[in-house]
Amino acid sequence: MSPLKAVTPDGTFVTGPGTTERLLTPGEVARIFGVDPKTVNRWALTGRIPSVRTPSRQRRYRESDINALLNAG
Amino acid sequence: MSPLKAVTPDGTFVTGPGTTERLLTPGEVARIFGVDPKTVNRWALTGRIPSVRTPSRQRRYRESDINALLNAG
DNA sequence: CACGATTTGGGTAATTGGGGGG
DNA sequence: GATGTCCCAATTACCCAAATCG
Repeated sequence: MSPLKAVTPDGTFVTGPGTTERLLTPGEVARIFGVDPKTVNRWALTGRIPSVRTPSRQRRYRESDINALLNAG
Repeated sequence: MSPLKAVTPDGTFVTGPGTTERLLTPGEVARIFGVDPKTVNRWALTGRIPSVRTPSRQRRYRESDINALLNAG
C-alpha cells in the first residue's frame, strides 16, 4: 500500500504516478456498504479496514481501501 | 523540530541539510485529513496543530507538522 | 442450560459541517 | 476565491450493557 504523502497544490494525495484520491467519512463508507456508521467504526477497530486518524481522533477512510474491499467482496 | 530558515527560489524552506519543505494553506490541510477548512481552523485554535501566521492574520501549516500528525494517527 | 466470543444498541460528550455575514 | 468567526443541528467516538451466536 502506498503511504499517504502530502501534498499537491489542490490538496489531494499522491499515492502513485498520476494517481490522486481523497478520504471518506464514516458516514460515506456506511452508505456505500448499506450499513450503520457504527458498524464501519467497528470494522476499523477490528482491523477490517485501515483508517486515517484526524488530530481530533475521528476516522477517515482512503478511497482506494474502500474500492479494494468492494472489488474483493 | 528545525527552525524555518532562508527561502529557496521555488518558495520552499531549508530546514536542514538537504531538507526543504513548504507551508500549507488551511484548504490543503483540510483535504489531507478529509475535513472542512473550518475544522482545521479549530485545530489551530485548540492547539492540536501548530500554525504560522501571515501578516494578514491568516494561518499556514508546516508540512513537517502535518506529516507528523498523519504518522501519529 | 451454561459458557465464552462476537455483534448490536443506548447514552453522552466531543467534534464537525452548513449557513450567514464580514 | 480563500479565510476567520458565530450559531446550531448532525455526525462521530467511546464506554458499557444487552443480545446473539456457536
